[in-house]
Amino acid sequence: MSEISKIYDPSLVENKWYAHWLEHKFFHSEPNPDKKPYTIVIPPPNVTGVLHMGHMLNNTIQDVLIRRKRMQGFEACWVPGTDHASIATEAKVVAMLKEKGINKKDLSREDFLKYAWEWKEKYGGIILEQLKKLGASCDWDRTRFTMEDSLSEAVIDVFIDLYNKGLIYRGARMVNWDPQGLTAVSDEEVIYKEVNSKLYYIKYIFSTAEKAPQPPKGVLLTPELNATAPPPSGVGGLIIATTRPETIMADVAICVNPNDERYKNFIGKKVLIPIINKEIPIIADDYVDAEFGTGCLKITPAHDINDYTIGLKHKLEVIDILNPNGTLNEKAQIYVGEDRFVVRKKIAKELEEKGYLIEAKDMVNKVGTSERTGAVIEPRISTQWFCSMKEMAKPALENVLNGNIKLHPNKFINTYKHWMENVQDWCISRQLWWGQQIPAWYDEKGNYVVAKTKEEAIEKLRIENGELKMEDIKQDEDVLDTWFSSWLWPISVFSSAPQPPKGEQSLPLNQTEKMLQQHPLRGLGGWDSEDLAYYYPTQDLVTAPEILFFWVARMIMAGYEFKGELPFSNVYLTGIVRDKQGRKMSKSLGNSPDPIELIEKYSADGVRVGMLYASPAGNDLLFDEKYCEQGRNFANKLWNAFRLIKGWEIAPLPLGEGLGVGSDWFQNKFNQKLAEIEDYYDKYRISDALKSVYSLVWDDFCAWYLEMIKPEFGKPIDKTTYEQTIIYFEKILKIVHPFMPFITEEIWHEIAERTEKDCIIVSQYPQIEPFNKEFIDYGDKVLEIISNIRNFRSSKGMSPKEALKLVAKPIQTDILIDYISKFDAIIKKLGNISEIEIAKEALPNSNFIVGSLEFYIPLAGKVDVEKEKAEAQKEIDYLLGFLKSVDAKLSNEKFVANAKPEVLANEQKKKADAEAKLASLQKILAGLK
RNA sequence: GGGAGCAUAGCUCAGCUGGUUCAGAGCAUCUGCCUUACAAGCAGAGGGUCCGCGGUUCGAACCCGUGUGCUCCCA
Repeated sequence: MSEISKIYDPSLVENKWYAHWLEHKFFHSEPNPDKKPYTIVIPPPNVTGVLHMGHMLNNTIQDVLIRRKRMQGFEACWVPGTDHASIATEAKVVAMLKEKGINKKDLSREDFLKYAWEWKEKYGGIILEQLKKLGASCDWDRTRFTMEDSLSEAVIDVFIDLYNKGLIYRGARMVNWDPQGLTAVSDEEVIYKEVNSKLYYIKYIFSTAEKAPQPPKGVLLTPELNATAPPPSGVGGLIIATTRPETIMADVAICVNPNDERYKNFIGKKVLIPIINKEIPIIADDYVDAEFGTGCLKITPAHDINDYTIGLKHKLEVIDILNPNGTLNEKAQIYVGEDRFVVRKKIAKELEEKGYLIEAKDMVNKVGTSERTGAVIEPRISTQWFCSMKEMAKPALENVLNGNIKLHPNKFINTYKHWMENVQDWCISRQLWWGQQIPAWYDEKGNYVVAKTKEEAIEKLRIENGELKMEDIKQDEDVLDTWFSSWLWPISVFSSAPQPPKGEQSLPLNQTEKMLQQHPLRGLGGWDSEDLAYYYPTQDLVTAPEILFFWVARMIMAGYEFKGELPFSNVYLTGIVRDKQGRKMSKSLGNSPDPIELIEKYSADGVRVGMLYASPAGNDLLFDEKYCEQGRNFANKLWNAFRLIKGWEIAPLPLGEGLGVGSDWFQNKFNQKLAEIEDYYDKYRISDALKSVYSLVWDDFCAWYLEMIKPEFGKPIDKTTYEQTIIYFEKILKIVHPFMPFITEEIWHEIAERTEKDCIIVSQYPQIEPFNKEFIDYGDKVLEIISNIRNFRSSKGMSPKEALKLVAKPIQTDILIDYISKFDAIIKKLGNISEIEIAKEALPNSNFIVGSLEFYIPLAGKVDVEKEKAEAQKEIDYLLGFLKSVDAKLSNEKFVANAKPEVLANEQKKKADAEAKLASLQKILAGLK
């Protein structure tokens, strides 16, 4: 035995088995009509990403699910891959070029993409390599990337299809503009932050063309509204409150609430914008909150989403005074070319100097910032492509509400429903180069068509203009939102379009064009591959609640829109990994451990167990390295069970006396626990399943079963018990395997002679067999007796080596007495009991009670009478109190009338048991005098 | 401002349809053990106003109302 280390060393094991699994293609899946498919598509991590704790959790769960199903005989397929992450990747490439002294502006699109592909080949997908360290059993042969040819083709086809259906349109819309990234970002990519700012009160004087109007009689304006303050001296005006004085040049109206008595008489009159003296009307709209600020709202449609809406309603002009980079343009007339925040300070000063600024109050408001660049978002009117969501949202909502697609935990249905009922159209264009270029083509006049190729486009455009030449048309500069690729993921990863040969992905060609050269027009019909037919719909999706709408909802929409079917049946939403203090783990806080270092320290098995142990279903996970330590310890426990069993010498002995009952007990216990574990899996309570596995291994198998059957040191074990133990141990290893793939594979090969292909990863998962609940329950009571014996010894300060005699006496009829004789040898062995006597007479004393039996351990002399009396009295007091509460129930007419019969019967039994125990204890107490 | 969720042991959480001697698990803490598989271990122990208040009920950790505190989503 001594040649096996006392401490399990994962470093020698993990890489070895991962390579072995790969070599034998155990992760690889092909459509197999004899098996049911079980499919998971990975939430594609960003190509620029590195593994963080969230990925660890998420991918551990996926691996647990896929490994179990593989062992259960499903054709298990876990498809890995990455997405191209337009904004993040382009930002990285731009930064990389900058370091080389290259400015993106100086590059052609083609050259830029060449650099981008080079970057992707070199650095992209590190995360997939890291997943291998975790033990992820992905089918790496199926690794996909959202910008590879066939997936890009799917994106373009879908765009064209939706355009033809009228679900994609081009429109001027208010978008969230990132002035640093120079792109529009979606609502979900805007993070609102509280900032300290100022609310500026600015006076707009009445136009000279107007006679200053007066409020109705009896209505008093606030003093400052009396507009007497010079300069411009003596001129009346209205005072507005704004946080953005730099946008006043873009104002097109002043708006008041029509019910606001103070301003009723002003509606329809005109005022002048300070400094530039432009005349604008005073209009009325319910939107205005009379309580906020002064009750007068300046309307700046180009720079505020609400103002934009009001502008549309009142058919007001839109004046955009900002350049894409956030500086003022010539429409502003003043401060042209200066940044908006610089202008804010300068204009406030100028307004003050000229007497227009009445007051500047400090306030806290929320400002949108870009998730990607951190820049303050500018609401901006721009021409973008939109995807209409309302129709697609209908089946996506319906099929979640009716349970065709289940969310785990289902509390997320509320959020989902809320989103889907208030769904907004999706802005799908991004002002970037890295991504699928929008297949829209423009002639010189700005007419456009949507077409898959330039040739097709020119044909369409020539219907209007027969003279058009190839060089006269231009493709839309923008690319599609990355989610517009990801939403097709469960479909597109199974498309049959050929993948480019390895190493060719870095071709410097425009990807869309290159793709089109290679493939004939295939349309959506390209999605009829054998793989797609077999694997789609997939079964389970595991992802973070943060992208429930971004990604999950859209995949569901795409599933119904393009396949007429759901993309997956279950969505498991993991918690967010936080640190001990509950803060979300992030790079900027530096509170996240390096997952790879954790794996090196605690083993992949240990970290996997640690992550799952700490992650209750649907709750966030407060990560602590302690959990990984617990996982590592668990691996060591399993290892030592292996050492023990491996070390036994087998002899052709008869079955150990009475020990067969231990085997029966474990057999039953195992099946009961397995049923519990499987039930947890069915409910997607993975953490609870692990906890049951943990206690099955540690408590039931190691602490009880192995101790029951363990031969005395140096003695051999009988063959039957040994063989049975190996069967149990192998079953246990299989159940542990999804959680701890490496150590279980290692022991699997060490515990018995096996061929290279006979691996636990492809072994058959245990089936639940019937179990005898009575046997388990009474067996557990026997274990309770043993615990009581140990406790007795411990409380008396006696050594476990000192053998004791045990006397049992039934208080009432209890079949536990039969189990005591069945487990006789086990009680003697684990309790170190020399003799068990069933007393007929009343006991001289009682040391503990289990079930309806009382137990006495006679000690030669040395009984602390006072202590025994106190203990007996304590027990009597408790029973009296207990009896009182039971009697209260039973003497309550309403209880007797209303309670279910089994509840009533139970109460009566409780009463009878308690009374008998009480009588016995009182007798003992009397005897102690 | 609108919506959702949570509150149980020092920590993280179970606790199903209200009723089992029902207040539980793991970790942490404490006590005793280097007992030949495992000190990364073994044998034990202590620890709770089930957030407060009110109600429904024969009976409430569980159902209803309300207050407080925290979290998330939307505006």
